[in-house]
Formats: sequence, C-alpha cells, structure tokens
Amino acid sequence: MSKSTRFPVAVHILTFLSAHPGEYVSSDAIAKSVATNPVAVRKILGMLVKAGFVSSLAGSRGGAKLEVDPQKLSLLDIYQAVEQREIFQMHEPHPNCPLAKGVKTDLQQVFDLAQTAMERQLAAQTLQDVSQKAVLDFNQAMC
Amino acid sequence: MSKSTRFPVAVHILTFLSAHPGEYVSSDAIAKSVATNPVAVRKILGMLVKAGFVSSLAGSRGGAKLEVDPQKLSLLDIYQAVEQREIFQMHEPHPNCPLAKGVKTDLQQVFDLAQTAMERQLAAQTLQDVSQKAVLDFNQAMC
DNA sequence: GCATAAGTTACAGTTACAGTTACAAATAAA
DNA sequence: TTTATTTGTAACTGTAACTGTAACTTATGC
Repeated sequence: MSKSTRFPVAVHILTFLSAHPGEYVSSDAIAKSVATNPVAVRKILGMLVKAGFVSSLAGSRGGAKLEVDPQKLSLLDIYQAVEQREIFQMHEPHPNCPLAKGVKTDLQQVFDLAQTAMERQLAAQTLQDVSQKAVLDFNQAMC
Repeated sequence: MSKSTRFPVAVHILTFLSAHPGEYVSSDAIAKSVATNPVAVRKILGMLVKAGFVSSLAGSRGGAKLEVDPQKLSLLDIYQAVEQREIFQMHEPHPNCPLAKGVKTDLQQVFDLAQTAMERQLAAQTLQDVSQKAVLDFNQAMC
C-alpha cells in the first residue's frame, strides 16, 4: 500500500489546536509544525470540521479552532473521521467455488474481530492522553 | 491506502492446498479458484515457501504442497509471511518542534498497542479454523 | 479597496498493487 | 532424448491513492 498518514496528521493538527484553546489558528502555522503544506492541512481540517471537532473561519484573522473537549475525543473518533477504511480487504474469489465461499465467510468474521480489537485500543485513548505532554513541552518552547 | 489482498489470497491458497493433502497442485488450478492469474498465485506462493509453510516443485506434474499442519498454522503466521507492513504509518513532523516530538512518541505507543491487539486476534485462529468448513464443502463439490 | 485565509479544483509525481507476457530452468513422461 | 508441463522471475502496463503545487473563488477584517 501507499499508506496514508492522514490519521497521525489529524492527531497532530488537533494537538496543535488544543495548544491554542479558543484561538483561530491558520493552516499555514499548522503546516509548519506538521512539515507539510497548508492545502494538505486544510483537506484534513475539512474532515474534522465535518465531524464537528473543529470550526473554521475564512478571511483575515481566520483559521481553525477546536470545538470539543480533548478529554472527550477518543482516537477512534479521530480515526473514523479521517480514515474510514477497514484494515483488511477481501479479494473476490470465484463465485461458483464452494471452497472460496467458505473461506470468504470465515475470513470476514476474523477480519471483523481483529478490526474491533484494534478499534477498542484506539477508543481507550483520548486526544488529551496523547497531547498533554506535547502541549506542555510546546508551551515552554514554541516551534 | 490502496490496499493489498495478499493476506486473504494467501489464506485461500493455503486452504486450497489443505484440501489436497500430499498432492502437488499447480498455480493454474489455484488461480481458477482464487479468480486471478497463475503468476499472482506464484508470487504469493513464493512468500509462503520462504516462510516454510509450502514446498514447490518445478516441471511436469509439479506444483505446490502444504508442508505444515493446518492446526498449527495461525493466521498471524500467514499475515506476517505475506504482509509485513504495520497498519499505521507515522508522518514525519518538523524535527525541531517539541509539540511534534511529543505527539510522535505518544502516538507510536498507541499504534503499537492497537497493532498488538489486532495481531492477538489473528494469532488465536488457525488455518484449520477457517478452512475446515470450506474444505468439507469443497470435497462434496469441486470447482 | 486590500490583505489574509479558507475552500476547492486541477494537475504532476510517486508509490503500490494487480494483471499480463515472456522466457529460462527444472522435471516427468513418452 | 525429446516433449510437455510447471515453477520462478523479470519486465511492462494499467489503475488507484496519496502528496505537493498552483490557481482560482469566496469570505472576512482592517
């Protein structure tokens, strides 16, 4: 796979916003910390706005602002907002082969179990958990 | 991600082999059941040979043969043989930003926990578990 | 009006996967 | 020994996704 880094970038963005509570932060400022370009940041910010985690304001002195409590935002929430895909993807086996049918059914069940186990771990962590230390460090020495 | 279907295809291949114990099966026959082409099957078979799960024989009446007990081969074994990638990939944030550093460290830990939880589910299932029913169906009605 | 900034679209570059073709090497069977 | 079969591998193509860049529109504050 050419893998997406949308999920870690989204967490990074939200952490950045949580370090500036109540302020509108520009995609340009965020892009510097993430080490990417403002358009990439805005694309992901758009998904976070759709999910209701962030609000944005166009124009001078505009930007993005965190709209939820970092303690109440789980990593699973973030993951599902920006990365809706499932980990495993089934292939499309021969439709008339009974062996293929059996494999498909059983494997899909295992895939679901594995995905759920993974998601349970993400659900157990909040944005606060992963951003608290980072924000403290940040406030002592800005980028 | 453009996602790989190597893992489910590998399970399918191994199930097919387990339905023909002691026989050498050609990549062509397997390809028909998987609904792909023989070269794709041989590529994955090559990984399974490297992992020691399968042996192969070139030439007339050659093919691939299962070399392990389906009850002792976990889905995690198969997954790791054909799909070495990690689910989540970190981005490369600004090296001098303390906020970025903190996020990176904490997120990596969460990624590891989530990946481990997923792998534990795969480790709990054997090839036998997912192939048993399929093989029975298959022996009643071949593809 | 002007500067700033989000939002969107379009395009190029990169990477990964899947499928196909081709061919050398190995092996069994005639 | 010759022939047919089959693996193993390399090369190439097409497709899809992600990233980065540029250009443009829209919205807002000064």
